Amino acid sequence: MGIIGTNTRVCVFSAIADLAELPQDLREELNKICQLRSVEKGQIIAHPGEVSDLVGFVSDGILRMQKTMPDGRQHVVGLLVPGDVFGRVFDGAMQFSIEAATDAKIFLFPRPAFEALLSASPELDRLMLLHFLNEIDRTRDWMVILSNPKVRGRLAGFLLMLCTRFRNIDGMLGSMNGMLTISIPISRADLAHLLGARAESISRAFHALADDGIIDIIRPDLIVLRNIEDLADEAGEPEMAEAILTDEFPIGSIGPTRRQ
Amino acid sequence: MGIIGTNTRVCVFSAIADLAELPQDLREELNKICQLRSVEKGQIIAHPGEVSDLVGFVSDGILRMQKTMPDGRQHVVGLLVPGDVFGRVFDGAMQFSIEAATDAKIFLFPRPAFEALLSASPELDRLMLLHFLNEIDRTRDWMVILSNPKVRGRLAGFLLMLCTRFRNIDGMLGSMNGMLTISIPISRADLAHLLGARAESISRAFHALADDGIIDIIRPDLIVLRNIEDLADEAGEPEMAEAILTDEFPIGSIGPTRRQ
DNA sequence: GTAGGGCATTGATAATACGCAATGAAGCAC
DNA sequence: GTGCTTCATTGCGTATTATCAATGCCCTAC
Repeated sequence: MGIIGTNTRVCVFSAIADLAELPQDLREELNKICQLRSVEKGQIIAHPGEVSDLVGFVSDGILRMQKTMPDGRQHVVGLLVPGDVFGRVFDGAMQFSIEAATDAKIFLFPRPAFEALLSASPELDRLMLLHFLNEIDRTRDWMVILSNPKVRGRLAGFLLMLCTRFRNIDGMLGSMNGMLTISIPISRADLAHLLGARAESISRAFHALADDGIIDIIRPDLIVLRNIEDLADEAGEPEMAEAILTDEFPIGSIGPTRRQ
Repeated sequence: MGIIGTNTRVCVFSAIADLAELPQDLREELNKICQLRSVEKGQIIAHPGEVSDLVGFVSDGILRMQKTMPDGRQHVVGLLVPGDVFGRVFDGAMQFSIEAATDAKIFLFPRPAFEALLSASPELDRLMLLHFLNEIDRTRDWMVILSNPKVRGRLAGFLLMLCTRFRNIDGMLGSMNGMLTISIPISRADLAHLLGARAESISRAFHALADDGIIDIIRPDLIVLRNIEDLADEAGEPEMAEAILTDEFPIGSIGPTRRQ
């Protein structure tokens, strides 16, 4: 952990695409007050209920947000990918804890300084507003996935959502024989909590999809999507297939780009 | 539908508590550009995909956000209660359609004028930012409820969430023999979609809770909460009971206020 | 009034998922 | 290497839910 020098500026703004649109002087200001911190997989970044003094941007890796239940269980409620923001601005305590799902790098801004910048800069303020609006839509998409009555369907929706979330994120998507591969950054047990099921049911659902030729399971945390359209049908959202197939995904870099 | 006069100002700002904190001149400006519109139950207020020219605040009644699936089914993804905002500011199309779940009154702001005000007023901008942050947390709470593996548990969580959402909202909460009553603003079929189940399962879950003495079903859309702590246990979130029992709810106005 | 439509409920059966226990596989300490 | 821990998987009996069909209820139109 330490104050980053000006030479790391490129790193900040390549990770957080939106910030690159800000005027030069504002980016300088952001650079001056931010810290880069490396966290290891499993490390807790923020505790629930604590009034955090930091606002964070994910630079590399995946973080998970989770709710700690009274009985101590951890309940994953979302994933943070590079470019995402966490921490509250202007008001109270975090409702959820944040933990590194993989080794990760995060940029931390002291809250008072960040808030001062936010107040001084309409551009940054606007960026934050839009970011949070998008976050709301994403969370509602989550709800649609979660409200699928069948575990298989929820899992299919989850895999498709990971595709869109992981686009352009290093190391999470890949290709194999022209097909998309995807890293699953959380355990079966956590995935089960997230999808309202049990770990065993998740495991069975994975293998059921594999038996039907829709996916291949290379490792528990590495999945090949053999048939994205069928996967979208399983999820009950045929339109999700198009969104993925018509966009630039890593499969385009090896196999032919599919634009059917 | 029409431009509201200055004499309706009180109405605007009593419905939208947060706005009351804004400086006087800004409230005047908001008043000048807003329209009050009454909508009947079932009326569609916003269509998905359309670039809406309006930003809306709910004044009275309940709206529902829903996603229209390719096969035409409607999928409820959330409820809007008085004080809530809908419509996008500064960017693209709505992802969801909005429909009146009950007869309702809404304030509409032409988007350009609202955005201009937003740009001109840090206070309003700040208010929006905080509102959307709260909205994100609420949606995540939804996710926690939805990830309960049992229909009974999800239904219990839903009822408790309605309690907190409907607090101080006219006509949605009531009391009966010192116990809290709650209006269910959506049909069993919609509730089923929302909770990832079928209408029959929802119906059975309601009656199972009733058989156990946890709720009473006065009408399909009017439920008495006989035992909030048991309900919270069913939901898997014992802490939700305290949040309700220690707050000022209508039960306090007739029966004894419970602060155990 | 009666007929019709929409919604909620109930019953019976099949499909699905849970819950527990056991096994297997991978990583780490020593 | 062995032992240990953690996680994923599999088997199996049970519990829950989906699914289909039928019934009842309320409201509205006529």
